[in-house]
Amino acid sequence: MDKDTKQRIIEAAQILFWEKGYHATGVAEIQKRAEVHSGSFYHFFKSKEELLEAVLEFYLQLLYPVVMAPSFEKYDDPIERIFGVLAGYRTQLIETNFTLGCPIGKLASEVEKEQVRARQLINANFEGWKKHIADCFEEANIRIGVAHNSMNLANLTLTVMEGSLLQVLAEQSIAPFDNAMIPFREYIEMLYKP
Amino acid sequence: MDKDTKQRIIEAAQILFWEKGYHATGVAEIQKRAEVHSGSFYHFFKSKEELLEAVLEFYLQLLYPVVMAPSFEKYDDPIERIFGVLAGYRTQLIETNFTLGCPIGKLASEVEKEQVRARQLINANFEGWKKHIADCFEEANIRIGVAHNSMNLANLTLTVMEGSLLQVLAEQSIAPFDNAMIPFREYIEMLYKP
DNA sequence: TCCTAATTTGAGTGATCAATCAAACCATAG
DNA sequence: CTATGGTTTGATTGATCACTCAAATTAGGA
Repeated sequence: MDKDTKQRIIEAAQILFWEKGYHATGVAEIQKRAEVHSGSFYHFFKSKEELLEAVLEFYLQLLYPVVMAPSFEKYDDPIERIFGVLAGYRTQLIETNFTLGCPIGKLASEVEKEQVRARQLINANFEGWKKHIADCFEEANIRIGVAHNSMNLANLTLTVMEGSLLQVLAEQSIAPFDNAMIPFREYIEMLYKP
Repeated sequence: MDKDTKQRIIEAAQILFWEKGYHATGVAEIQKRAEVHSGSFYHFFKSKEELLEAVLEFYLQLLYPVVMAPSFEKYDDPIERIFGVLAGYRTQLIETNFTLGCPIGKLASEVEKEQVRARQLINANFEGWKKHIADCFEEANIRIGVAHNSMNLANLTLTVMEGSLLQVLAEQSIAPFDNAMIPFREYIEMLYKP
């Protein structure tokens, strides 16, 4: 067997939740994709919600190596690193013909108040993302010799990214992303390239 | 009867889709809230999806009078009008204890590619929203005597708004909204209050 | 008044939902 | 070898899903 059954289920759910969302994905569909029968599924997860939590924990593991590392290795300049991360989402959208945006954002819009643990994990993902981006702004502060609020800027960066992806997926066009990026980039460069 | 049966169904669906989303809301639940039986429901709407489209058309009607007008009547300054609209969403979040964000954004994240008409209507709502905000930036351009790209700025405004709401609902705290607003407002004031 | 068409009633359709369960299977330890 | 416990099979559960339909009711025009 190439992978643990449990991990196979997690990765099947990961892609299906990403493509179609949590509610629109049936447990039977996950089982089929993971090549697992019902009893085996419920041997590892006591509910669909518990699987969702496992998926979100897995995303937390992937945050740095998959989302951040490619850009951080490519660029040294911290501001370029940030825009490199954003460019990664852009590439993903183009390559999948506007199907795959931010998996965490997708799940965030579907998770209800009562799903406490899932919401905590979504926040942990967002906070982790913002922390890495804030570190970039902080490093840029040091290099340029300024003192902008790195956490607020990281918060704005995530906000712009999530807001853009929402519109891109709705419009099935990259324009909202690019058009939002123009003034956003202008603002950031105004702060860091004086 | 206080209202048309059809309109009663639309308004029941409107609030339920807003609170719980499209997939999480059952047709039976809509019927119950609208005090309508199943046959009556399907007399007016041939499917749940057709109802969704009617709801989105209704939102298009409400866009100016409900979303824009309150702020436009309160303020004369076009930039204040924009932040007044954003403040409206903020108030809504606070008053509903972080349950009701942007109904269009909520639906946008759930509608699939195949639901062509629904997606068109979501885009029409977004485009209408951006047009009103772009008009404000355009008016500000004239008053201040500058020539910033009003459509790109309106696009960024919607982006920041939608991205903020996503985080607010996930975190169940107004902080992401306020923290994103700080640098966003700083940027806009940098452009228009020289 | 009667006719017609729009509307409403409410039981009922099959499909799919998440979840359960006993039995079988298999790997490992003693 | 046997015993044990983790794992898998796959049929099956009741609930809920969106949706249908014939019959009853209502409303409006001739």
